[in-house]
Amino acid sequence: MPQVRNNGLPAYKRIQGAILKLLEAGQLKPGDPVDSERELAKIHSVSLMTARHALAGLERDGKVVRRRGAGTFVAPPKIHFNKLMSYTEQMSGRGLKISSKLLFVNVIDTAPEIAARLALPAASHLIKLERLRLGGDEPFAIETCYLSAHDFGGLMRARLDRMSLFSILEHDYGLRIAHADEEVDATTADAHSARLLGTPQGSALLRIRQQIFSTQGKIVMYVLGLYRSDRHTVLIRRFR
Amino acid sequence: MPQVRNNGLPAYKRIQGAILKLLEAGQLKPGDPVDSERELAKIHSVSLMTARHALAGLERDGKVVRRRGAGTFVAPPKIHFNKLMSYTEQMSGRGLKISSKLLFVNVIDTAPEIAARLALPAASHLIKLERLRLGGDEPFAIETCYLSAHDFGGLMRARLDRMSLFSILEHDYGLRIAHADEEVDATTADAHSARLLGTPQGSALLRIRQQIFSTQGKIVMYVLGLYRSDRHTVLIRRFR
DNA sequence: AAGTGGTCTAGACCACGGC
DNA sequence: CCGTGGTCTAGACCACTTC
Repeated sequence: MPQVRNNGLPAYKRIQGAILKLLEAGQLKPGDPVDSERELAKIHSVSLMTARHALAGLERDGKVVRRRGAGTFVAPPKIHFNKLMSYTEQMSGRGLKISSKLLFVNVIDTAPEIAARLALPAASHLIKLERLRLGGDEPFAIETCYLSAHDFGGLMRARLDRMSLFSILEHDYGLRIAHADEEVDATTADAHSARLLGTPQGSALLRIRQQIFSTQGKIVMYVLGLYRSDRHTVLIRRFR
Repeated sequence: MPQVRNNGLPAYKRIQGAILKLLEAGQLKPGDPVDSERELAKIHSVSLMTARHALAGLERDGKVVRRRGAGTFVAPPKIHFNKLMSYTEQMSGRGLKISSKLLFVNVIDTAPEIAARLALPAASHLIKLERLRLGGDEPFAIETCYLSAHDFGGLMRARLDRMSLFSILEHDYGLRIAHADEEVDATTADAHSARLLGTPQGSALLRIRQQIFSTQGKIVMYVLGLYRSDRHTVLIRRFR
């Protein structure tokens, strides 16, 4: 008998969803065995290959670990290496109370180098958004974001001081963020930065330049961040 | 008819190997179409599912791109993001002539913090290896490596000034390097570093601490690197 | 319309792990 | 030994892209 369209969702995704639901509900903890291929095949009335396909996908995403002869198990808690997170997301999860102070927001049109970073024509109108990031009561970082004013004009009226920029982009503009290419180097604090960050002039700062890409491959934002080195380190996992 | 053991190699790996051979030989360029699933199945006398499995593996590794209704194509030239490379490997590929100057090599046993980074007992004997890295004729970086003296005693007699440390570990000790966890922050040059690197005291340096893991999950080396910020930036790709 | 990848079946044998 | 994942068959229909 040919496959039956239950609801337009492929069977293997349905199976994955069922397992993911158990994971998120905490009913399955790291190390716990997941239903075997044969069990899943019976439970969901699919063939073995389809159940296998479902588990293979979950393994590729690091959700489960499969051990020949033993079974399939919930993967150990994944350390979030090389994960793109907004400042807000990074800090929640730590006990730090985070806040932002809007330093500057306006439209500029004479920043050809920035426009180039966004893959836009040199004279494009850009939203420039400069924020001081604080953790606890101490300043951590200065972040300057640039976006196309044409595409994101409404941003100027958003609750930028209260909402995460990421969530505004994802919810109000319906775009999904895929990845960021970052350039990290070191610099020293000039008088302006030092005053804002409350550090001595000449102290070490991490400088991170980010191009943030949507799932369509478009560069939606360029961010230049200056981070107090005594409060910030970048973690990377590199593979051979 | 049940599967036939051609040589102990699974059929899907044999197919992958055949395609990879064409890629490496340059007979297939980025964008070129690869044999379709059905063609591969015929050519290699396997079922469609097996040919599919082969292509799925190559896609997971980023070697090919599959487009429904269109075909399977050689993936565009991969930019080596988040790839762990030795200094030697990073620089070859750029026109820079690279060299190293051995500053210090000895066994130490009073570096409990370093030993901890290597997951060794506090008083372990460690090989400490300090090198100045040069590109062209200019100093780029100071790299200090630490390894277990017990496991890698023979290193002291190796051609450290001529051979890549990575290749010594991989060839002489037969261990495969899997990944590195890195901590990146910024600091300023003290008198000693400034003199070695030929920069003013107080200039910005990138500091990178690496724990290098073997495929067995053991930490084989800890590296502390200080990089001239005007000559070095770290590139990362982060995913959402 | 022809060809492609995506999904799926209902079985099979093999190699490995734990008991 | 039994159950597990790993590999594989010989087909099928669907959704999509290209022409």
